[in-house]
Amino acid sequence: MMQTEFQPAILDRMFHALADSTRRDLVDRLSAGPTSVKELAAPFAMALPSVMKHLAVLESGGLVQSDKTGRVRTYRMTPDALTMIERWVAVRKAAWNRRFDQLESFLAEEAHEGEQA
Amino acid sequence: MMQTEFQPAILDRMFHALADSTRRDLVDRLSAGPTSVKELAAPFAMALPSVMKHLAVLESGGLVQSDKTGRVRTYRMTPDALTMIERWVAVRKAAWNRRFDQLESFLAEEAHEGEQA
DNA sequence: CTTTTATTTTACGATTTCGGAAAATGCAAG
DNA sequence: CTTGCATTTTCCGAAATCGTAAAATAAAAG
Repeated sequence: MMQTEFQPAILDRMFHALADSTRRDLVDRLSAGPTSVKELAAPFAMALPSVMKHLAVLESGGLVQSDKTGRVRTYRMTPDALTMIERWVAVRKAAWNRRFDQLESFLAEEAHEGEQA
Repeated sequence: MMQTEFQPAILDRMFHALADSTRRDLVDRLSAGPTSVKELAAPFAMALPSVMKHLAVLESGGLVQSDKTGRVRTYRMTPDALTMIERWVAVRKAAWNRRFDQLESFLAEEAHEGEQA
């Protein structure tokens, strides 16, 4: 039980977090090292509170983390956050290739039967 | 110019397509081979038109393709669709590791200066 | 203690998403 | 040519997104 639609929320939020170029840009920025909210917001045309919302989305997707010291909050990448997506993709590509292998052996068998007929 | 926010629409739609467990389930189903709309919809609790919308989202994200023969439309995976995401992730993980290497050599240099001081 | 500065909260629209019901198309059979 | 089946279209409503402005906090500095 609970295989689907229980933990999926995590992958949902993770993929959703990456489905926006502003947020992907933030990830790029953070891949270079921890950064404060103000610094993160500076390059963007949008208002700072808007950037904060994007950061919140990234954080709820587990892609980034943050901590506050004094009045400045610093964001950083979550170490192996992207590994979960990497694996999800790998499993599907494997399934795809498996299907290809099956097709291959099926055709091989067809050819074999053709010889005998 | 146009580095960001031009082609991004593709990644936006691709990630967005995967940010839903129903759609990820559809991808799993299609990874096993081409399937008609009716067959794809059967396992789900939701109405068929709703599943069709999900398929449309997957298709607009380039993850699946379809063609119609007679009155039945068959969906199939787009061959290397997931490769784009795989690469996006790989680049970010590489950036992350690069940062780590830099930190490493920085600390090494610090230690070296410490010896001379 | 008053003034910055950095972040956060609140309240709002415009738009998109997600799911559904019901009617409409279009091809296939009988 | 009437019926049945697969898909598609249209219209709806609830909820979530995305971005904004303006006010509220809260720590730092003068």
